[in-house]
Amino acid sequence: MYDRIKGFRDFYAAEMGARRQVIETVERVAGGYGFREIGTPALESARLYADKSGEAILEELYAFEDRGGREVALTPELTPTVARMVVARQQELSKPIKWYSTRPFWRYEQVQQGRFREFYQTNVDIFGTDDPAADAEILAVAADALTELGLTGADFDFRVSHRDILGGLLGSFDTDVDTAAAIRAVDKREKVAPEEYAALMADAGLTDAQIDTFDDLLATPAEDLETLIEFAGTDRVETAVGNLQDVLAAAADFGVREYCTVSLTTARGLDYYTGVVFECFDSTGQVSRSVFGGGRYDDLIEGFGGQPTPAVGFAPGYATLSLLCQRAGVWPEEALSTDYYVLQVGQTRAVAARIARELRERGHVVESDVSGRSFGAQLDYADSINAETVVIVGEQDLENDEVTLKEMESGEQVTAPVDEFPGDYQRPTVEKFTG
RNA sequence: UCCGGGCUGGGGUAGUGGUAUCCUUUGGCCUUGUGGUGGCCAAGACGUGGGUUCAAUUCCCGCGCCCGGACCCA
Repeated sequence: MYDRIKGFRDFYAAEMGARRQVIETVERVAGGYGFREIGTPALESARLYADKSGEAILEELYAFEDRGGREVALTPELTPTVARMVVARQQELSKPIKWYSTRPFWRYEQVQQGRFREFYQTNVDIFGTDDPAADAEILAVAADALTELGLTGADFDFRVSHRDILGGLLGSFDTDVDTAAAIRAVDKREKVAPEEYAALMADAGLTDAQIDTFDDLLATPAEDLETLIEFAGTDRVETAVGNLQDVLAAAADFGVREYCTVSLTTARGLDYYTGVVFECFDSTGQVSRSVFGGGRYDDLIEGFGGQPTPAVGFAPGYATLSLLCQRAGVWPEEALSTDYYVLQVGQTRAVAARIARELRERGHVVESDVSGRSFGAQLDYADSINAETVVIVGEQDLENDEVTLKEMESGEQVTAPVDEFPGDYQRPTVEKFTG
């Protein structure tokens, strides 16, 4: 026996069916908003990541030299790839560019609940517009996808913040503040002890009094955001607050405002976010980590050598999303489903095959015996694959030019003329041949 | 990298210093014409290396793997 590679997973048929349903739901919602599917490579130049995030990032990648001497890496995320794609055809692509893609990614990380070394996510991004409606559309796609999955506002919460509000407030203090360090500290605030948080903020250059002041500011509710403008007195904060308010107003028009809570402590760890950021959390807190996140990253495309191109997106990962769905009881049932099993008794393969073929032409999932099994064993098998209807093609029935239809759940059965089966019916059932 | 917990047939378990219980599963059979309830037969396990011992699945040590968590999360 060989073991699986740590952090990689097998999905057997029943579970895969459930995953497929969930992924298709998310993609259908994105597609409904006009996001178009793109396909991307599993390997990129390792430099794509090292240049953006530093050489240390290579330690967390599946990176190696290929036979041609190229330093390559299995893609740990999609953003650099789509940035590269946008830059490559910047002139010819009509704006806004709206793309989605569901794919595996790979990171050499420590495996924990909801986190693996190979993981699937759907990236949904808009490039080429900084209009608040684009930010709100991303929130709308995310919320619609979750509600389509059967989740409700009682199940999840989008904590919405704005990078420039935090940065602007920090920048408005008289002292010299390491903004990036302070934002990282804020992101950790709920996870660490109060003293530790204070120490981190102090390291970032804030005085005790400033830390207290800042805490009060962070608690500002959505309806009082104006007070932040007054406090800072800078254009930067005024613009940021105005932008956040515009996004929330658009979200209201799109019918998803109710899922959003302003939470200025939500900072996300990602350095490249520039504007609105949000993270989806389990409202009950049973899924302890963030389910997924998203936000605006207006500088990234330029950083990859393109024209300045604003961008906003989100990326649900299916490891955490399935945890949320399971917690909420909306994860699809993990069971096979089969429309018809065509059972053969004796030398009836030709007729059975014809019937199976015609049922398949009507779009059904149809199985028939390929093991030479006995009648009882075939019924057993049909039961094990959850066949709804069994079509018994037996020598006895055929002598009367008939087949028998059996509905597995109720056990009811009826005979039907073999020449008229499946006939004109799209979905022939026991009921349709009764009486 | 660090900190916990755990490894007994495919899955779930019981138990023991003298190689193992039960449930389930898988395959076959019980007339190749009635399954999801029965009966019979079969398959299938003590993670790994070393130590102690007459004897180790059991006790001790290392390693491996699994599950959590910390760090990290582009």
